[in-house]
Amino acid sequence: MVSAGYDELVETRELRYFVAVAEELHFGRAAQRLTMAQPPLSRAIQQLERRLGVVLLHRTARAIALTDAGSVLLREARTALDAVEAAERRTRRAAADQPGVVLAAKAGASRELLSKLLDAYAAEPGAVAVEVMLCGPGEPENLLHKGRADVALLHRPYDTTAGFDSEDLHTEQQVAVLPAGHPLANRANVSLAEVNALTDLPLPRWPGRDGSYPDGPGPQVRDHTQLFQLIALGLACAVVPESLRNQLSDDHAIVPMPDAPTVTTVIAWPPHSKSKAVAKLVRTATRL
Amino acid sequence: MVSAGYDELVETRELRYFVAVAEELHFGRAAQRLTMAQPPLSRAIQQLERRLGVVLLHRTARAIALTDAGSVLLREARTALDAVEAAERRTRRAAADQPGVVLAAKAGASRELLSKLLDAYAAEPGAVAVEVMLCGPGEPENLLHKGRADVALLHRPYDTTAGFDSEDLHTEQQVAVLPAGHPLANRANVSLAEVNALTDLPLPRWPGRDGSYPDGPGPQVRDHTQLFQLIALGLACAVVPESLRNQLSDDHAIVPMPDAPTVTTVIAWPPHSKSKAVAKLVRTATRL
DNA sequence: CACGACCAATACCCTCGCGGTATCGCTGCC
DNA sequence: GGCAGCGATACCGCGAGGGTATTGGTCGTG
Repeated sequence: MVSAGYDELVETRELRYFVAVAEELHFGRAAQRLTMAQPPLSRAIQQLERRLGVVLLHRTARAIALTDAGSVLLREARTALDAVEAAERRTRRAAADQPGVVLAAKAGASRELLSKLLDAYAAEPGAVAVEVMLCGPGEPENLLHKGRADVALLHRPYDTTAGFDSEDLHTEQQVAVLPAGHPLANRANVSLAEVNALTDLPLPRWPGRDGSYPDGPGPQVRDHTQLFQLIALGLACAVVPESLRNQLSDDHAIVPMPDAPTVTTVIAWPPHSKSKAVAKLVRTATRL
Repeated sequence: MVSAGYDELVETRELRYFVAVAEELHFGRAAQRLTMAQPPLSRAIQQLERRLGVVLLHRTARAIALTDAGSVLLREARTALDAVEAAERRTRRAAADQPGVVLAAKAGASRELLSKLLDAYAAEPGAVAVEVMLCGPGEPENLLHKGRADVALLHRPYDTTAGFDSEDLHTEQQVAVLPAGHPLANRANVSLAEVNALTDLPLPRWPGRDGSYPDGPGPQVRDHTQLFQLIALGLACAVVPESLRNQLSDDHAIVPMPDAPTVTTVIAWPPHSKSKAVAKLVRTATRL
């Protein structure tokens, strides 16, 4: 006999509807996002609750809120929908006649390592085309989950490798980046506490997974180019891996930070990947 | 703005249908398994292929076979369906008024560690009920993937922790288990090669993930009780972690195997688990 | 306190997607 | 050449799922 049957599972449509409602917390807006009318959406959610035998939303006629079970479903439904999307994408890519590999990496990070990796891999016998997908912070995990990428370069502890297979490639110290001429610029080293205490030079705010920025005093940044420009203008400071130093200019000063957590560059891929090309890329990376 | 929309995703129904066909390689039998007629199933698969723009099956009017893209989809669809099933189960369990934790472990393995863990956890303040789910080899990963369990005890390298978060708990040597009185029984130690060479005492065959047994000379076994009985009867030998020695009787002989791979017991849980109870259980386990 | 704005739920209708039965067409095998 | 096996096609009927109109309940507000 073969593997156990999947009977009477929830449909992806229902999960999509629920995610929309749970994110908007508003049937009308959710329906708009789904390009449908509000009543059928209300009914679909009710039906989902009936089928699961679980109350997912607290309705107060004025607003709705997630129940505990509802927030569990929100999280689980997102990963399930990601898995479905990944199945679709990977199948399409497997059928393409030119089976390249998509590598996701944050724009600006690990630039040198990335170029060395690409060169080394290209020199391997039987190497296939590698499409590099540069993206914002927090993105690569998502791309991997959704099957838009086959491998990714991540940076612990900034990124999370949970749910992937991975190999550590490189570990490095972090340094403070300050405007040239700043009082601290000539110090042999600074501590985390000192940098946090610089109210005149706030740390920047990076977008979260959902694209929104946390509250705080610092400027909003999307990538390191922006960040370094703001620092050069004397509007911010930052704590970054030291390998970024070759992207800096004379307007910047660098100070080692012995007590900042080290950053590890890892190469990660979805578990159970059977791609020979990914395996070879990983092997090449670990040998650098 | 919130996370990107999931537009026009494949429905779980279509994935279920495809998995059935891909596993049976026969539309008639697959339809039977799905309790439906064959024609709508054929059409559904055609429609899936059209929507994906990918040929999934080679049809030769006499038999069908998976294309490369088809086998990719088979693998990906299984994990996607597992994720959907997990979403459903975890949501239901989150809504239950008595939120226990389900711990999966292979029957007979790590018996002592398991009982110590349960005792230690039960003594913790705020401990919830732990339901232990004893299962066959290869099962625990599946139970975690499908949301039937919240944590599991696994044994590398027999089990794979790919796709989970995990903590190592204990590493041990393996030993050969032979019938008492066997020529090798009094040796100080034996090698893997020697055990493999015992044609009169074959190694047993364990069921694979799909429940079928590989070909070979050895007897088919489902658990360690069966196995040890067969060994006592002089019908087999085995290589097992040494912590199983207290489940043996006078009819068995144990010989250390220095060159067999060590076995590591790990506690594993689905990534991004937010269960406080699981976290506490893991913490308790690592402190044993 | 009454009126209006807002929002989810209900009522009702209609379309088309999905499943069922009957049949065809192809292929390999006695 | 005839038959058996299997997937594809043709056609039909039903009901799930979506649309419009409306209700009902709950806040703000003058």
